Amino acid sequence: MAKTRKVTNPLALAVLAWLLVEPMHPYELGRRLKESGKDSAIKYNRGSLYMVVEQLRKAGFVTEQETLRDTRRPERTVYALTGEGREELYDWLRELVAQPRREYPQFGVALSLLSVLEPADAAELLDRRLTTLGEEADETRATVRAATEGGVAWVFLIEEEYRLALLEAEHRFVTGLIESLRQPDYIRTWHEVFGNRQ
Amino acid sequence: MAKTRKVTNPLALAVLAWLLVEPMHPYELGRRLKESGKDSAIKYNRGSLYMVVEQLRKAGFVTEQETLRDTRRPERTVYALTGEGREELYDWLRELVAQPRREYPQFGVALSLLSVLEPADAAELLDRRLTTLGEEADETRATVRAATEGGVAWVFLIEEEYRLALLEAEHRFVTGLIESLRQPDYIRTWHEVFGNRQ
DNA sequence: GGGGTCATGTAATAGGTTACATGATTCT
DNA sequence: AGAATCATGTAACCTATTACATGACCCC
Repeated sequence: MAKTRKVTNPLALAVLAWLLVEPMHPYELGRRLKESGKDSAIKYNRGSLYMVVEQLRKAGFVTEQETLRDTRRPERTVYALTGEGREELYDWLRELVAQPRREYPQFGVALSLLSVLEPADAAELLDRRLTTLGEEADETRATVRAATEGGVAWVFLIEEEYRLALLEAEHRFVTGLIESLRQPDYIRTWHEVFGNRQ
Repeated sequence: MAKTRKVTNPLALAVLAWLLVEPMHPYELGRRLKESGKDSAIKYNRGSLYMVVEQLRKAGFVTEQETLRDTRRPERTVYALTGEGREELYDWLRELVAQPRREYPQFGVALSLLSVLEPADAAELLDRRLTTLGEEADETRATVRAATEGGVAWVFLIEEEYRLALLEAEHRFVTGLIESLRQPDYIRTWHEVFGNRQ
């Protein structure tokens, strides 16, 4: 089901969603994405934006509506959502909500190779991570608070709440992990088995 | 600091780590990655493997050690870790452990656009997600249990424990979210504001 | 009125995935 | 012996990121 999508970059989903509101040109899409803060959940960069818009056009999900050649600014092409684009938006979004996709977080990679590091070293590095995780959680809470006080409804902030939940979970996990790495048993065994390699 | 790395694909980190054990050819690397189950934490596919090995060679982190032309099998090139490769392995791994990187999970994208969906629909889709999340958590627990009973040390399973911690956190988060979506207040407001679009 | 930076887009390059190819082994 | 599968690698094709280009506006 996911395999049959003609465009897979998540940025394209955001484009479809914004075009649901009204037709606009790519640069404007990018501007709104940043202004609304959604670029913290969606990896955004201008080059990719023009690319996905072109992909969406080829796939028939958007159409060129008009090209403004108002002499003052570079020529801008305005795109509009098509019927198929609307369908794709709902279908894709509903799939993403209902079905967890397997992800490969970088920290998972690091953990899967953690036995390479000397236990004391690993524990100290994880301590540093804890500090940063705490700071990021604080920043996220501050963002949410500021937005809420500015009148933004909670539904437009759930991705931040989600991020916070993950940060907190990771914090707890790392705290426990550090403790395990400091068990004398593990330290001794590690030096017996891998010590020669360091 | 991360920007200066010559190779960035995490698969390359795993390659460096395995070559620390002994020199081997790419196919063998792939086989061990799968056998050890580390391919659940690291996105692995054969094409990418040959690509990153070549990148590592160009960067001077590995060298061609010999080419076996034992007539029975396709020609295989054995690669060995260089001094620089060893340095890079430790440096990269330590960075990954100590510093959280910003990630863009697909579910975050979906959440950032959740207001597009009708509340009742969204809640029902999230219910389905809960079921799958529970199943995945169960599978992960089973994997860990089986491996532990088979004598695998906990340190080789931490990435699974991490995955489990994230799955559980997401489960709790989604449970709460469903409740919020079912508040009459939200349902009414949504229909007032977005109802015309559906 | 020249130096930054905003607005907008295109082109060049690098990265990653899928598809293809081919000899060896094993199975029935 | 032919079919299926394993072992191994290369090539073609997409995707994504970076770098480049260019006119307008803004500020002392």
